[in-house]
Amino acid sequence: MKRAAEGYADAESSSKRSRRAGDQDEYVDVDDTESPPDTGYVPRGATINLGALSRKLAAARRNADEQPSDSTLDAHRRQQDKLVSHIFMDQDFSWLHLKPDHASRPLWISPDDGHIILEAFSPIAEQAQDFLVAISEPVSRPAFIHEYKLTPYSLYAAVSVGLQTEDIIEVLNRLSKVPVPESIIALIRERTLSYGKVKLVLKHNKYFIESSHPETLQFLLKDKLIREARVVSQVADKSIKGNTFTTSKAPVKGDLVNPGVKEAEKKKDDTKAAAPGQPASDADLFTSVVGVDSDDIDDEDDNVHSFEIDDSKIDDVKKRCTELEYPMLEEYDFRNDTINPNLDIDLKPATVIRPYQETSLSKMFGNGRARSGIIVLPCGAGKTLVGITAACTIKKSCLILCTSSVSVMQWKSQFMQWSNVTDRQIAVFTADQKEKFAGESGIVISTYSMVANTHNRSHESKKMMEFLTSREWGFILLDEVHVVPAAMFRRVVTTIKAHSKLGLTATLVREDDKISDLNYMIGPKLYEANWMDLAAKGHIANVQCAEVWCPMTPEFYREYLREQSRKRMLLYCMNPKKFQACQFLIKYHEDRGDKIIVFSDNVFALEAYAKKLGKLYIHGGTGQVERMRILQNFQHNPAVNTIFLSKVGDTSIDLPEATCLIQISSHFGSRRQEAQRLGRILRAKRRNDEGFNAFFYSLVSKDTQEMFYSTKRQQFLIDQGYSFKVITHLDGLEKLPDLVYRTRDEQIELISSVLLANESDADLGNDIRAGEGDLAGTVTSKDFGLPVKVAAAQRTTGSLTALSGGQHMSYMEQNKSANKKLAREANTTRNKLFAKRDRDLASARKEARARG
DNA sequence: GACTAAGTAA
DNA sequence: CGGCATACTTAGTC
Repeated sequence: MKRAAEGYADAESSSKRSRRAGDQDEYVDVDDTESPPDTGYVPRGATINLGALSRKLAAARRNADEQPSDSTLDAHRRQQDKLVSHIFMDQDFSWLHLKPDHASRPLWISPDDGHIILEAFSPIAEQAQDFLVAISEPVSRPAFIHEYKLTPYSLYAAVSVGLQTEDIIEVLNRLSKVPVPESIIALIRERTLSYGKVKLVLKHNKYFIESSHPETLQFLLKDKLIREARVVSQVADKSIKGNTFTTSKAPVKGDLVNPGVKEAEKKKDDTKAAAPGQPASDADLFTSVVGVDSDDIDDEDDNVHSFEIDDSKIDDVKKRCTELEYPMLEEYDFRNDTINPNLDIDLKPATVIRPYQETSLSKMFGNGRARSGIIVLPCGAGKTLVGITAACTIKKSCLILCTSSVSVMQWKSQFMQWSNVTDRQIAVFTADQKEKFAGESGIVISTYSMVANTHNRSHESKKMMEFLTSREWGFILLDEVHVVPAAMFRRVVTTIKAHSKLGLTATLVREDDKISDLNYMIGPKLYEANWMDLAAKGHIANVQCAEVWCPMTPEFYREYLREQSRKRMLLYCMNPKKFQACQFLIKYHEDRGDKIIVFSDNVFALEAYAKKLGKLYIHGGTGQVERMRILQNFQHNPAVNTIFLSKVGDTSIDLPEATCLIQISSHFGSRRQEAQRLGRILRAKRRNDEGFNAFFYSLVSKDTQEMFYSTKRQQFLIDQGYSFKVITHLDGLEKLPDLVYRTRDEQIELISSVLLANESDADLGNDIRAGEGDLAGTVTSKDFGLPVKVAAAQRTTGSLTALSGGQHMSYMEQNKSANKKLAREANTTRNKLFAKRDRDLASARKEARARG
C-alpha cells in the first residue's frame, strides 16, 4: 500500500498544487504538511523532513533532465534510490511518469506485479470500480484505497464477458495516473488473445473440444494428457459442425461494464441481454468498451473442428488447457438449443430484482448466452434470487446442489415463492425424499453428498443417479460453491453433464490452495459485490466490528503457559475476564433491545458459558425438535434475546434475524467462518435508514494464540472494507451487579474445573485405549468425541474435591504431569493406529476413485 | 430413532 | 512450517 498511501496524499493536496501544474509530471509530491506516507518502514517516533526530501528530489530531477540521456528513466531511478528508496524499498515507483492531469485520474498500476490501486474517493471511482471488477480480482477494498490485481484468470474472465484486449488497455490507460507500463500491456495481450479460441461443448451427452482454428486443436493434441483423453469415434471428427449450441458467430454485445444502466427498464425483462441501457453522462469514458463492434472477435469461418473428450477426464483436460493458456470457453446458447426441451418457468411479476443482482446476471447473460462462472454476493444479499432468475432465464432442465438438506428445502420454497414453477416441475433428491419431476424437463434440488457419493448407494439412489447422469442438463447451479474443490464434491462437476454452470458463494476463500481450481472447474468469477457498497445502499446492514481484548487472569495465564496447545485453547476460552466481558456485552445489548447470538467453536466452553449465564444453546448434539423450539423462542419470545450457538450456526441453520453477534472462541484462522458469521447479522437491515448498526464482537484473550488467529480471521472482512475497533476496557463492567467470577476463589474454582475436565478426559481416554489397544480396527475418530461427554459428569465430582482451591491445584498439577505423560504415550500408540487406518482409508479411496 | 461410515472445514 | 485436533454434516442400515 505504499503507492496507495502516496497517491492518497497526492490527491488530497491536488488543489494546492494546481498553481504549478506546469511541471506536474516531473514533480513527486511529498509535502511536509502531510503525515509520512507509511510508517511501516519508519521507526516509530522518527521524524522525516519530507520537505527537505522533496526539495532534494526536485533538484535531482532537474539535474537529470539537464543531461540528456537515453536512459532518463534509469537516471531517475538511480537518483531516487538514494533519496526515498530506503523508505519504500522495492515498492518505490516514484520514477513512473505522472500524467499532467493525473489528479483527476483514479488509478495507479504497478509495473511489477499487475497490482492496481484505486482511489475510492475519486468522483469516477464507482465506474472505475465496475471496470476493475471486470478485469481484475479485488484484493482489498477498505474505505479510501482499493487494491486490485490483474491475474490470468481475471483477464480470461474479462474477455469472457466480452471485453476486448485493446479496450482493456485503452480504458486502463485513461484511468491511470501513469501510462500503463509495457509489462502490463504485454501481460494483457498475452493472456487475452488466446482466450475463446477453444470451446467446450456438450452434444448428445458427450463433451467435445471445438475450435475454428485447426492448428489450435493440433497444438492441444500434442499434449499427452489431452491426447489420451480423446475419444476416437467412428464418426469422423470433422463432420461435427454447425449443430453445436455454441455457435461460431460472434456474440452480440450487451451492456457489460456500463454502470449507468437504467434498472427499471429491465426489471420485467428476464432476458438480461436485451436492454442496451444508456450510459450516464460521466460514464463516457467507458463507451468505447460498451459499444464495441463485435466483428473482430474471431476471423472464424464456419468450419468448426472438434474432437471428443472422455467425460471422466474432463476435469484434467480443462485444467491442462488452462495451463497451456488456452482456457476453454464454456457458453450455452440456450435460446437456440432445440434439442433439449424447454422448461416453462418464469419469475412472478411481483418479483423485484435489485440493481446489483441485475449487474451480476448481466455478466452471466451479457451476450445472450449463458456463461459458466461464479457470482460472489454477501450473505443476505439475495443469492438465491440470482440463482432463480438465472434458471428462469435459461428455461431448461436445471439441477441445484446445496451443502445440506435444510438448504435444499429453502431453495425449493424460494423457488415456489419467486417463480411460477409448479409442484410437478420441481423435485427434491435427498436421503429421505427421492422425487423425479413429471415432465420431460424440470428442476431437481439435491445435496453435494447425494450426488457425489459413489458407493453404498441404496437402490433408489442408484436409480435416481442414473436419471441425473443420463440426461443433459441445461443448467447446474452450485450453491456454496467454495466447497466444490473438496476431493469428493468436485466430482459432481464431471459426473453431471450440464451446458452451463453457475456457482454462488458469499466467501470465495478457502484456507487451502484449492480455490483457484474453481477457475477451470466452473469458470471465472463473473461478479463480486463490494460489501461496503451494498451496506451503503441499504441492501445489507451496517456493521460495527470490534475486537475485545480480555486480559488473562494470572492463574489462567500461568496454566496457559504450562499447557500443551490443545488444552491452551480451553484455557483462553474459559478466561474469566472473557466470561465477564461476554456477560457485560449481552446485558448491554439486551438493554438496547438487540437480539444476540453468541458463537463458540468449543462445545465445552459453549455449554459452560450458556449455563453460567442462563441462556439457551444449540450445538450439533441438539435434536432437531429442540433446535426449532429454541429458535422459535429466540424469534418470538421477548424474554429470550440471546442464544448460544456452536459451529452449527455457521451453516445450515436458518437463523432468525439478530442484530448483535459475539464470538467467544474464534479458533483457527478461518476467514470464511468469520465472514459467514458476520453474514448472520447482515440481514438485519430494517432500521438501516435510521443510521442503525449491527454489532460484531470478537472476544480475544490477550497475549495468547488467539490474537494471531483473530487477526488472520479478520482478513477477509478487512479486505471487504470492514474495520475492527479494539476495545481494551469495557466501561461499567466492574459495576455490573451480578458479575460472574468476580472473586479470585470463583476464578480458581473455574480453572480447576477446566483442568479437571481435561484431565479426566485424558484419563478416560487412556483407559479406553488401554482396554481396547489391540483392537486396532475398532478405534475410530468417534472415540475422541466420546470421553468428553463422560467427562462432564466426572468434572462435577472433580470440582467438588477441588473446591478449596490452591492446595488441590498443586496436587492436581503433579498428577497432571504424570497424566500428561500417559496421555502422550497413549497418543503415540493411538496415532500409530490411526496412521495405519488412515493409510488404508487413503488407498481404499484411491482405488474407489480409480474405479469411478 | 440409534447407530455407523464417510465426508467437510481447518 | 505443516499437520493436526474438533465439530458437524449426510446417507444408509438396522
